[in-house]
Order: sequence, then structure tokens, then C-alpha cells
Amino acid sequence: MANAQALLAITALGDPTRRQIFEHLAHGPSPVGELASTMAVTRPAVSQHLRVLKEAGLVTETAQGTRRIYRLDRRGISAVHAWLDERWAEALNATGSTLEQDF
Amino acid sequence: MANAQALLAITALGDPTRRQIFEHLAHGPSPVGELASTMAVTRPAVSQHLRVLKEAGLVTETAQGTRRIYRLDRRGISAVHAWLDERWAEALNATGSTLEQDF
DNA sequence: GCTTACAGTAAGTGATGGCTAACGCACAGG
DNA sequence: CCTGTGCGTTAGCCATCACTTACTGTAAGC
Repeated sequence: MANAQALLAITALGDPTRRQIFEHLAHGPSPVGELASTMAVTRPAVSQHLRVLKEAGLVTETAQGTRRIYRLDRRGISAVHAWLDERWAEALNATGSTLEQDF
Repeated sequence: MANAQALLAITALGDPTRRQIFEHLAHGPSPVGELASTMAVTRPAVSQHLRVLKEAGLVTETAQGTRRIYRLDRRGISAVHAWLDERWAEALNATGSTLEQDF
């Protein structure tokens, strides 16, 4: 289900450090070391976060020698997008059909 | 800034219990007690989560006697939507302008 | 006014999860 | 090969935060 992907992505973006990584990658692809050098946490921490982001479909990894280049992945973003839209559509449906019961 | 609202909303939806509340409210407005009766946690816990969701602009509260009816709020949802779109737009810009450097 | 129902608040506890330090691994260069 | 670099992994510590148990507050009904 694409739903599970959305939940993973939302959970992943719930962490401030992961959002920082996410925003950095929005400015362009980057290897892990360069990513870590711009942040307050150590490289292993970044590595762990990238693992979570990758499992959530928010980033992709491509090897280049010993380096791993990370870039944003549209799939995770679209999944969150869709999830939010579905919830809001449900809400409109629900309040629409109960309009006359609301007093 | 609308950005701060988005970050609050994403952080709020990072918690599974809050997502459960959020999804329940997507099926229609509900008072706190009814909300808590369908979940595994106690009513005070739900109350605390609703406070967070409210501050994130994801739900609104309307008093009805001693009852507080909660419903989804479009503002928080739109904020997350916009935040994701901006990041993806940035990513497209970045990779677009560095296409010829990528090899 | 007293009681009942419904909900927010406060304090204290427990567990999830993020962080670091140390280690192991693969690839490139000499 | 051997060294250096760039990353991922593990173990363990610690802090944040979600949860419960009281308690307080407010509105409605008798």
C-alpha cells in the first residue's frame, strides 16, 4: 500500500535533524560527509537519519567510489501529499453529509 | 511566517497517536470523550494531543456546553502541502542548474 | 446549591529514539 | 599490499516526550 510509505515519510520528517538534512538536499545532491560538516551532529548520526529517510522513500542513494551521493526522492513527497489530500477529502465528505444534523 | 506553522504541523503528525486522532477527525467532527473511547489511551492523553494539533493549525475547537467539538483545519494541511512543494521546487532548480556538472 | 458529566491541567513515571564513540568494511592511490 | 578516506554499523548513554493518575474548573439538570 502506498499508505504505509506515507506514514513512514511523515514519521521521518517529524524529526528536526532529519528535516535539516532534507532541506539541505533540496539545495542539491550531496555526499554524507559534506552533509555532516554543515550540521551540529556527527557523521554517524547523519548516516542513521539517511537510512530512515531512504526507507521512507524521501531520498535515494547512488554510489560513487567510496562516496554515497544522496538526493531527494519524489516518491516519498508524493505519498505524503496524497495522504493529506485523502484525509481532507474524507473530512469534506463527512461534514457535507452531516450538514443538516449539525444543530 | 507560514513556514513555522508547517514545521509544527509536520512535527505534530509525526506521532502515531496524533495521526490516529487526525484520521478519526477526518471521518467527522467529534468531542474529546468519544474520541478517547475509540482509542487505547486515556482521555487526558487525547486532550494533550489535541492541544498540540490545535497549536499546529491542524484542528479547530468549538465549545458546545461542556463539550468541545474538534474538527480538521485546512490551514495546517495547506501549510504542510506548501512546505513540501517548496522543497521539491528547490530540488528541481538545483539539479537543473547543475546538470552539466554532474559528470 | 448539589450532583453529574465533560474536559483541561499538573506532576511524576517510563519508554522510545537520537546521539556519540568505537569498530568494521570497501574502494582508490601510491 | 598498505595507507588513507568515506560510510555504515553497533553498543550504550541520556534526554525528550507520551502516558497515567490525580485534581480543578465549568456547564446543565434536578
